Amino acid sequence: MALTEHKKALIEKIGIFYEKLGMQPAAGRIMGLMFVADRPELTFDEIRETLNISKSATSTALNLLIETGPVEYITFAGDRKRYFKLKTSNWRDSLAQRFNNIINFKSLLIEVLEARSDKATEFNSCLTEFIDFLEYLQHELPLLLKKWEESRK
Amino acid sequence: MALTEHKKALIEKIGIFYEKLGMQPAAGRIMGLMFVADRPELTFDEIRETLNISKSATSTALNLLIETGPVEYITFAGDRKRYFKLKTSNWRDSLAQRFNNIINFKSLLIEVLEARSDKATEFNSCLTEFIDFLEYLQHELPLLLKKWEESRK
DNA sequence: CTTTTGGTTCAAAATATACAGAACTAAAAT
DNA sequence: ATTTTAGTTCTGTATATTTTGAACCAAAAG
Repeated sequence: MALTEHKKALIEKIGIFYEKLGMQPAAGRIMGLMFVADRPELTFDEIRETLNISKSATSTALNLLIETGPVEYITFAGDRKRYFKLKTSNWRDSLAQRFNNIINFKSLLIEVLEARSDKATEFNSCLTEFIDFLEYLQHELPLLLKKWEESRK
Repeated sequence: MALTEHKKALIEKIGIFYEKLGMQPAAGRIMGLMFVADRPELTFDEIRETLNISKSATSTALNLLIETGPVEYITFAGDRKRYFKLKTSNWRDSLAQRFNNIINFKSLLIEVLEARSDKATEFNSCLTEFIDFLEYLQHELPLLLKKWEESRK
């Protein structure tokens, strides 16, 4: 696939973004490619060739992306190839997961608070405050999504 | 420092949480220790001995934690030691930073949208929708914190 | 002025991760 | 029946990360 320099650069930037989320570079670049590719469904070999990665790396990365959620594939009768595509519609879920990662720290903080002596009042009240806000977020974030959905009808 | 098995386990769990955020294991464990330690200020050697890490690893990790924000140290006149402690009060900032990481993806998505042909209508409208919600979040999240602050007065 | 304390810095070892290349497989095409 | 396609899986290697240990340093203590 022919890509402009600009798109290649975007792929790298998106790749780095996903690397920072703990993804391997190749998988991050695949995400990048899927975002910028004009056709939304790409074959194994298109991905491999465009990104210059080996078959094995392509295979491993695609399967990882499928397992962890952001990618799926579709097939067509009489065509053995898989057509890989972003589950773009999935952004609600992936966002929710990222927020949950943040909010889940709450349970560790609660364990901490239970395990701590209550000598360090200042510290403990800071902890309580933090836990409290995470609790609030846990409740309010889903409402925020609903409010947004409402607002755009 | 003598720690119960339970606290040791908590340190590891907190360590893993921070590892997932891209921190090195030793630094993550230091965070864990600082959360569970009864005394909120710990010396270099207390940290080193309790966690069984080398001086160099301790030094590097502590400096990293200081640079990136979550830790600070205080000193006392006539005492050469530094007393390292969590900037617990800092949770607002660190939360804000984590939310910004999520929201900043918006700028990449905007670049993507500009670079894309408008053939893939479905895909593009999904992108637009996502960008839109990130925009909404960017505006609403700070308000959520304010609302929470109000509610607890 | 020598030793101790509270670290820092550097080189090297240990470990973990990511990737390539080759061998393999099952289904389809020739 | 052989070849091609569309991958998968299994080493091995390259690379990056993390940690240690040892040397070093400046300030304070003896």
